[in-house]
Amino acid sequence: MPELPEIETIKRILEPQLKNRRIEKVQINNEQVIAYPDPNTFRKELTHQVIKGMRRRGKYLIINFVNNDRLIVHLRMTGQLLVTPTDFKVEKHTHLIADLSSEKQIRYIDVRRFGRFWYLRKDEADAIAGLDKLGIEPLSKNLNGQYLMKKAGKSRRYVKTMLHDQKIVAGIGNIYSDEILFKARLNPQQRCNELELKDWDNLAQAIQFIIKWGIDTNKMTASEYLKTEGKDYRNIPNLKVYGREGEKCFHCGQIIKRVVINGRSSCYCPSCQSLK
DNA sequence: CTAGCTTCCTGATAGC
DNA sequence: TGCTATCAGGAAGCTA
Repeated sequence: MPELPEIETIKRILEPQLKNRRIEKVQINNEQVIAYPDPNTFRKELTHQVIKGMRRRGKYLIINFVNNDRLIVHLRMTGQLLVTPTDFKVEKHTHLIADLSSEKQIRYIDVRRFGRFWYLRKDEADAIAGLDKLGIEPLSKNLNGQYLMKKAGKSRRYVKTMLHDQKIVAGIGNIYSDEILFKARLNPQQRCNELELKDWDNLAQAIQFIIKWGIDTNKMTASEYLKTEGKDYRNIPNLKVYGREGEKCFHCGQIIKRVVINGRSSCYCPSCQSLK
């Protein structure tokens, strides 16, 4: 559920709390969330690392250490990464706790356990975590109509599905893809090979607008984030089409429709987003 | 190679 | 009330 704007929000909230902190102890409650290396090595390597900084790439969070090793996290559907006081209530689905210098802890909570951690030493490749496969960042200046057309212009897949392809543009999920298509006035079931360069230009601009908007409207403080335990950082109240089936389009008043595209529910305005 | 389907999981909710 | 079915949707892995 967290998509790029939410991950960016989490990064901005957590980085100041983690910077220069040392990991004193690592407790793994559920080995399933450790993707690489084996849990025992993971725990040993992570213990005593000093955090240099944090960054985001697509929907991944990357914690960099002073020795240039790094910890990579993907929250997938329901992962919550928190920095808590040591005495903070331990949630049922807490799979990892790392004690920090300063009476604080990093906690990983994940109801559905789809999220994953990778610990990579400085000589180990990003490819282990799949980071090498990611396409460009949506806010990169390299994102334009030409780029999208080159990557997907000959494909018959639905434009909605293409937006979810992390190899093309990294960080878009099911919520923001609906919002992007509404902004671009494109039907989610439009085939990529039916679009012209001007449509691709339009879509590229919509991606940048919506992702920027998502980051801007997602602002919250560290204490708000902790209070909601990282569950409520979604933009739901501000969304224009996602989850609004049966309600009126804010633009034209038509009733918002919902279709299932490759197993993903997609809301759109049939009038504003008619097929070409 | 591409594109679509299945799988991993639990909790919330709908329907009977 | 309590049971079962359905849905949520990121991305790897599989299939045609």
